[in-house]
Amino acid sequence: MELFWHRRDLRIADNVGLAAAADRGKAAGVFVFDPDVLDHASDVRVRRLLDGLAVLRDAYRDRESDLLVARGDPESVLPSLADGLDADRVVWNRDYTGLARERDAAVRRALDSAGIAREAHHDAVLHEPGSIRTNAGDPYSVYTYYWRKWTDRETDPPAATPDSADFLDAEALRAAVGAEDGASTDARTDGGVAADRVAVGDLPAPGDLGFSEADAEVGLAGTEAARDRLDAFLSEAVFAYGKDRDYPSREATSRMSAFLKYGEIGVREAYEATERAMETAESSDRPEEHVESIEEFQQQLAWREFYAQVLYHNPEVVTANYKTYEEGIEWRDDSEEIAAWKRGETGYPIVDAGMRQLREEAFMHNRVRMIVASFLTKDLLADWRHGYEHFRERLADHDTANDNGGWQWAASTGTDAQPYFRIFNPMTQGERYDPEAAYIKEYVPEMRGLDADLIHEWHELSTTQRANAAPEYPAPIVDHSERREEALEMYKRARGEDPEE
DNA sequence: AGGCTGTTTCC
DNA sequence: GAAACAGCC
Repeated sequence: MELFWHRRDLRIADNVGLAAAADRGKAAGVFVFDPDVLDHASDVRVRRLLDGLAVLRDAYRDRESDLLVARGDPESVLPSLADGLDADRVVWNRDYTGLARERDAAVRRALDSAGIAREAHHDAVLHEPGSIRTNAGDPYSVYTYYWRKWTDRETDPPAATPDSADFLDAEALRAAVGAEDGASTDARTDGGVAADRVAVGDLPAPGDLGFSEADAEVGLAGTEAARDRLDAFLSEAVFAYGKDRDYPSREATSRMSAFLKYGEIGVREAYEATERAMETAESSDRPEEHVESIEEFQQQLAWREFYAQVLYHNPEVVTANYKTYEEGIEWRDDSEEIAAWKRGETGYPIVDAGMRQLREEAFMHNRVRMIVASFLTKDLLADWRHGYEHFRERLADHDTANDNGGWQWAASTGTDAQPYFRIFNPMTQGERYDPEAAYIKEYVPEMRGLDADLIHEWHELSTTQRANAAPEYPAPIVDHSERREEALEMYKRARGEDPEE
């Protein structure tokens, strides 16, 4: 039999490694709660992970098998589990972040010295890091060129979905790992998975892992929810995606990010669905912009893979600037301003709406992510790492490569051919992308009774006007045009130029 | 995946 | 006087 190690691929369908394992013999699936990974987790992401694992576990149960749940260092858990199961091989799908690669190297060494075969598969992206390069053989650092090659390339079809016959049944799993029969999963109160044993289908509660219950709604988890969401999106909303995606109140985006982050849907399956939608649009009387709209959505999948390969080739950017400045950037890093940003109390309505959406829903619309990131780095002149850390804490869909790429882009330290243009005007952005202030009013209740015009002019109202309009909502904590000038000077100094010139 | 400023154009 | 545009950072 073969032991398949689930990591960021909480699904049975379109799972390349699992399909390969099941193709050769009976497979068993395991998830390992790794203390080194949990060190970087948060309440909302543990909640979201456990939700995804519960659905995965049920998918195994539907196939008369179950999900093995272990806790400990994978390099010690996996060899002993593989030995206990008498597994022929341990199989997994590659993960491209630096931490994951170090962990996987340690697991490879441990399995090799235990004499257990292992196999890693290309699954998480359509086009693996390293496979798309410039004609000179270098990795791409400019998205537009990367996209051209990405979209021209042939893609693999979805991997086969194993069925009951492909899995070791639940009884055999219990016998092999010595778990007591009928171990209950949901009503368990005795501390969850013990460190010294492997449970069969028995998932811990957040408290068992050292986390608190999430204070945000994390959204639905699992393959079926992902497919429902994608089908609904591709059947109608995607045709307006190009036109509407930047307007946060229109809910025009796919909301697939968390499903993709946890691998509850395979990227081949998702991409194939977009290709089918494209064919349908072309063969019906859809206008040209509807077809182009689908391609714009495909571009989002390409951005995900672009940043995955940036991180793969530059693992140090998790903590270091991608673009180095001669003199280094002297961030202002005012802790009270950063705290106001996190609370959603900056006095810039679109910024505060986004930060409050993040707190309530563990999600933020992507246009607003860019606005709040520009505000933190260019208006508060705070180091992007403060923002990245906060997103990592609060976003259910947090993905190291995507979030790091996005933050460094916003901070002018990332992969951007024109980094010095990226200072957003938070009022202009609010006016342009939330003209009716519908998004703002949804998340900033203090402003619900106000005219949109008044909301977009908040920064230039008098104290009296503000007190009359929305007494509970703060005045702007900084002056955008002053801070804009300061930001330009800060970057000039960082480049070693005289800010007076 | 922009914004600012000065200038021209259009009511 | 607003809106569109160009040039520039």
